[in-house]
Amino acid sequence: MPGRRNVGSPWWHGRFRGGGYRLTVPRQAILNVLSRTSRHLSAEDIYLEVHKVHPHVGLTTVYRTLELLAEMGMIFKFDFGDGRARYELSEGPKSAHHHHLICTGCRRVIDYSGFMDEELEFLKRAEKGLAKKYDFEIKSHLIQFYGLCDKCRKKKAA
Amino acid sequence: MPGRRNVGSPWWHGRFRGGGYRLTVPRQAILNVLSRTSRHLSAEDIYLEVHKVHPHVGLTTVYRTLELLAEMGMIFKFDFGDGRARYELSEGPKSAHHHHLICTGCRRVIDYSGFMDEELEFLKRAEKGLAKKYDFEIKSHLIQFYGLCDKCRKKKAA
DNA sequence: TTGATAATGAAAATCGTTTTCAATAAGGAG
DNA sequence: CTCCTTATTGAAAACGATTTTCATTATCAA
Repeated sequence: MPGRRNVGSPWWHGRFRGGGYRLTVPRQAILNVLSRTSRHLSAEDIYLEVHKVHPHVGLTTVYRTLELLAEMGMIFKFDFGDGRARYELSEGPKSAHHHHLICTGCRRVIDYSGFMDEELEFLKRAEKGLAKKYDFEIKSHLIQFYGLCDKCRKKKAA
Repeated sequence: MPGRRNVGSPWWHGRFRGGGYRLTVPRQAILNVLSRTSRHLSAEDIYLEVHKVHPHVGLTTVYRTLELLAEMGMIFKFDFGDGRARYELSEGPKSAHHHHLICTGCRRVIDYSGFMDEELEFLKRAEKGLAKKYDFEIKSHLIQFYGLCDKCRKKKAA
């Protein structure tokens, strides 16, 4: 198959070799799913999506891979309060640094990425201060806003 | 028992009457536990603590009460990533507005309440902007920092 | 091509949390 | 103070997301 040597070998391949990990079919499939969506997928969402192409891949492997990817820093794991974890690619073409607005009415999650200047300013100061005050090295942060989206606000008013 | 009329009747009593809720022994016990600690208690922690004084109070009731208190806004529910929810009184004598530093090494959680000026500034702008941009009414926010505490950093270096 | 071993899948186990349902108790009415 | 309505409770069972077990398979360095 000339010219196909690199099919299925995108930007993340090098990451695995480094850690002594193997780049397997299920792992590639899971990364593919994550890199193609901007939704906030649960393990089962990912499993179902992978299952369309690779019916033999089990849910267990999805969980294991997600754990590994999170450890490697390639994905983020979120808790939006509905009892199941959600996953997002932490880098790559599609993903920009962002946070989440969570509607407590309908559980809808809105990504937002504005106000990053203010945020950066705040974080820079906070992280520096915290590092000194508590001798704590900050690696990452989580910011989430809770409230009511337009629809739920109207529903409540009615 | 003269003089004991108000024992077990602290500041939160009024809150229940208003909502049509009953102020029961288990609820008081749970609130007492929460108001006496500055730790981040899980449902089971609270259950065990309540159990010392009221052995008949069940874990189910603890969960139900915590859910109610969270709904009423009297407590906050946190997820520090260890698979069990943690609870904190949201107001009262002991509690000031604060956030959490979570050590990903040993799972220790440090409260911090400094840098609130910067935070307030950031939040004010963010909330105003988000409200306008997404027609979203922000009710609350969650900020958590992840990293390594001094001990885990030293352990890692060794 | 081969071998060591990392990775996998199916099923069972785990474990925090929720539901069920009959029994109990809070607190307003009388 | 007593009675009555019904919110609340406790024990046990159910639930559901995630993890573990263990025998089998597949990756990839030599």
